[in-house]
Amino acid sequence: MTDTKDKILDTAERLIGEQGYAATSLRHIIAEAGVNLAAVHYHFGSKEELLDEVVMRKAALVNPVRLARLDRAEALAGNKPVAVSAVLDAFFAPMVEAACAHPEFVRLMGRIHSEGLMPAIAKKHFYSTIDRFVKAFGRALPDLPESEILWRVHFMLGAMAYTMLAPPLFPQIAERETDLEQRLKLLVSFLVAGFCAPPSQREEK
Amino acid sequence: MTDTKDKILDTAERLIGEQGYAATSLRHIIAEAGVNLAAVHYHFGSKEELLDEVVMRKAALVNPVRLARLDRAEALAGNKPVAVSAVLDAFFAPMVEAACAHPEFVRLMGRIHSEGLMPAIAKKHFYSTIDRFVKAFGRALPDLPESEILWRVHFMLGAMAYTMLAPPLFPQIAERETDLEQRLKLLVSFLVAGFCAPPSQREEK
DNA sequence: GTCTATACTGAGATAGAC
DNA sequence: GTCTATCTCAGTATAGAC
Repeated sequence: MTDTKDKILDTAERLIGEQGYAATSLRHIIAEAGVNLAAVHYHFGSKEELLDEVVMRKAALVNPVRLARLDRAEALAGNKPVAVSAVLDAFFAPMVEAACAHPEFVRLMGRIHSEGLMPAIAKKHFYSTIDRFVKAFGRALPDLPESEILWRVHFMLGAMAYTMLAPPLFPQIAERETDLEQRLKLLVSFLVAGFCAPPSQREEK
Repeated sequence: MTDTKDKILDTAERLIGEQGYAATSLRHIIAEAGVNLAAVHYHFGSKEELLDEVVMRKAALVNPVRLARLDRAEALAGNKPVAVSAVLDAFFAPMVEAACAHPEFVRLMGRIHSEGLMPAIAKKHFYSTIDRFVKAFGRALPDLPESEILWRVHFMLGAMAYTMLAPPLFPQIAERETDLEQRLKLLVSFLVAGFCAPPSQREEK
């Protein structure tokens, strides 16, 4: 029976979203879920792997939608490259949609970004999606060396991570309680310009 | 005598730079420093406050230089605003210099960014510096609403954080072992364009 | 004012009975 | 599959020596 496993996953998702990963002990999770401590290690192996599964369930809400949007944009563009702004929309619009439909998703992701867990998580669950987007950016920006594309995607992910911080760095921003949709609009207009910037000339060795 | 205190600070800085904050236990630090566990709490109060002091010593290497550079750029510009690229240079060039002169500084900062500790640290030790730069960006970009300036600085800090990740997200990037100076050049050209992007029109409520 | 020795609480992990 | 009991190690707190 997977009843125990699901109870652990649901409770962990809720508590981590509310308090963060580090602040949520396994003992707190099992108390609320009404299961035994050892059951966590039986089903998941470790606290970290439990987090992985919690995240994977939520990543499934956005990554397939991102890829589908990119597919559609590429089909529309025919054999011409998709515009940078369209690639960025394919990446960020599914997050806005998921934020409306599944508010717990935003809370969880905000926590994960705030605690610096995203880089490790991204490698496990987002890498293949991001890889497709790197290729799309490469086609949209043929004058940019591939390494610079990779760095700009890197910058994008860092900016996105800080965009999802809860709370943000500046109290002036926090007061307005700008919602995620608004934040991501500001982010995308910033990123479009950044991606379209001329290549940074590199010195020869 | 502050001999004990300095030994703790030096050892903590080295071990945290090598292994990260979470992975470095106080017991490991005191063993290498040859001092007693309780001395840490006597001098610093907690592990977190120890980190604060370690970071503060290193932050003193860059933040005053940043402010001095911005002062000089503003003096040169007279009563005209300083160009965006000059503001960014004043912010990032001191990091490159510190990276060359104090390699342990980069290691420490990379760890702090990787573990998501930077937002909390920034509020304590970098906020006043960043605040001056926010004002400079505001003068350089008079058409941008102040809230959008704040968000763009936010994006900048996020991109910078990921730039300093060790290791970076993509193995293709890690292989080349791009040094910090090269990374920051790529970052600045990305950011100049992002900051200079037209305002994102906001919908009225 | 400084530092040592020791104890306390709570964390994640694990072995083995059922 | 599940649960009890236990292990190791973390950060923290305190009493008291110098």
